[in-house]
Amino acid sequence: MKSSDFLISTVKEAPNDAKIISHQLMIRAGLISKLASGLYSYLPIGLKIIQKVEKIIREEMNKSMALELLMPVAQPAEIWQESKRWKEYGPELLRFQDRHERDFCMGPTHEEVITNIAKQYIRSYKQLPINFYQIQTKFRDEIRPRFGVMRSREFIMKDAYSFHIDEKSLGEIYQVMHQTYCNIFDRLGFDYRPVLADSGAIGGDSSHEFHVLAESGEDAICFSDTSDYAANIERAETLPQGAPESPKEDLTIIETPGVKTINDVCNLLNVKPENSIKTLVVMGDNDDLVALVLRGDHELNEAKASKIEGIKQPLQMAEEEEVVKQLCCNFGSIGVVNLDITILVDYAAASLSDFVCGANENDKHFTGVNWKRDVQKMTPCDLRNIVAGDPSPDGQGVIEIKRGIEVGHIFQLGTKYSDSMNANVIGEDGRAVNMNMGCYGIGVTRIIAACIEQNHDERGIIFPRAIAPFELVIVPINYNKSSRVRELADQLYHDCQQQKIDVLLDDRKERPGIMFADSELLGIPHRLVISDTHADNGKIEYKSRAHSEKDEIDFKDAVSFILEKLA
RNA sequence: CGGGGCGUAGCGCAGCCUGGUAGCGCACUUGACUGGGGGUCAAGUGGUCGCAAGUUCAAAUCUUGCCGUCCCGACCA
Repeated sequence: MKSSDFLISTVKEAPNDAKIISHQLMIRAGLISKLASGLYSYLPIGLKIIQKVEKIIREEMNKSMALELLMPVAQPAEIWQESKRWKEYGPELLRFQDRHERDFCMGPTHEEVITNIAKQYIRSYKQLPINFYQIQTKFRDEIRPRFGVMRSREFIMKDAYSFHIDEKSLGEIYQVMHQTYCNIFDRLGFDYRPVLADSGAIGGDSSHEFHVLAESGEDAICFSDTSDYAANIERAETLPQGAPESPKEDLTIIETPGVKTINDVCNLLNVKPENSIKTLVVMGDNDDLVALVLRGDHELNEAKASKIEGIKQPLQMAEEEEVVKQLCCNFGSIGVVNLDITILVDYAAASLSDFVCGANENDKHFTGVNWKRDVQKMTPCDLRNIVAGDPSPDGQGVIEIKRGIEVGHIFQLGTKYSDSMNANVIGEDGRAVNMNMGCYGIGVTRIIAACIEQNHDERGIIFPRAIAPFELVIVPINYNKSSRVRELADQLYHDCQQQKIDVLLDDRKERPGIMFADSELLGIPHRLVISDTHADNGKIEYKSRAHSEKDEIDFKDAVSFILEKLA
């Protein structure tokens, strides 16, 4: 490709609304163009990158024996009503009507459509297992699109859905997909981790997320420093801690006027938050109140809380009015002494002694509180987010926390959709069985942003060869004036094309500085520079995007030199 | 959904407080010089100042409403 035949749409300044580096660089390098909040066009150079990502995904998926198909973006309400998700999915599902006033939605995912297909065409256990995939545009009406294509409303996803006669077969394909995903992310050159994940609203038992490690990641992931345990923070369990020490202090009530937050209390009483507790009140199954007790410095994990028996789902914090009515004090003064509702205590809080808590009376707190002596009825459980320094849930080592960008997610769905949509096959024994399902997603467009987050410097993107928009750029100095340079550049360009190198010849009438800056902003891995000086001595200059030093090589060896670099 | 910011040329911004000819830098066009790191000079093109209503002789500027967009928050009692 010659620059003059292409669109090199680089700009010096990124728009003000691009806050993270990948978003800024994608705009500056001219990969994407924003149309509206969360909606981006992919310019020719951006599309080239997408196509390279898709190629890797296709090759690895095909290797795993998955079958590619393509399903519609617009989906009729009926199948969503059948799976019950027309009601469950909420406002992220973009709904609209056609001219006949029939309800439709833009597909945020395709479980319903694929189950509908499987129902029609898979009738016997002999056809199983089978795994379908597509690379398709999805639409999720995100509450807050941000960070460019990292969290956009319209995006491209590779999604796969497998069907099985039983859980064992599902488990096998799940492992195959796990490996396939590792292969894909290896080829993309990512620093990534598969982590145990919460299976969330889609349901199901086993689930892994694949995270690219990056400071700007929206998810927190925890690792053991000794074993290979890794989990999303939503999902990581915390372990029971030692029994509390025996009481040393007496239960004492203290005036704390106007003090509401844990920080206020601790400052006033000169106590560390680690030695205080906070009491959150949520709604129980029967609209009763349930107290959730955490150490002052810990955070509630809502996913964990909502799974506990007796707690209303989804988790709902109590209204302050209701608390005042039933407990006779405001939020900030709730405590565990003489609290006559169900009390669930996080393991860490349960191992405290002589701690501080609210007195269930406005503007008063207790000090020297102790379980057993002062609080008789309570149940210890796992309620909080794990924090750095906690023991690893697998019993080996200590937890560290890093941030990650979720680029892949694999689920075992079980029979959730085949039950509700009645997708069954005739088994070996002649009886109908609802199929087990797995689903496996990769965010194609998010991969590009994640890649840039992980591979950039002050000059721009440093694409790995696998998805770089071009493998090589030829920068001729004075292409339009020096016939020698032009001839050499054209010859080199031609030879590279012969060798199937994805090469860009920068034949624009630009000054060298601009051509260098653009090639670096775009992140093209290899660069050859031709000038009159080189023409005189039969040399050419090579520079790798990833390294700062330049090499002089013989012009006649240039193509084989590049081929070697690309090998 | 709550709070806040912003909306003026393709991009980045000034002008608004104190109403009176719409500006700067980058980019773009033409020409000259230049030619190994976003070069110089000259001459240009490009704007219903987000939309609507109001106040006024006069509104980018003041008022109201709406729209868009971004940030923070939506357990931390």
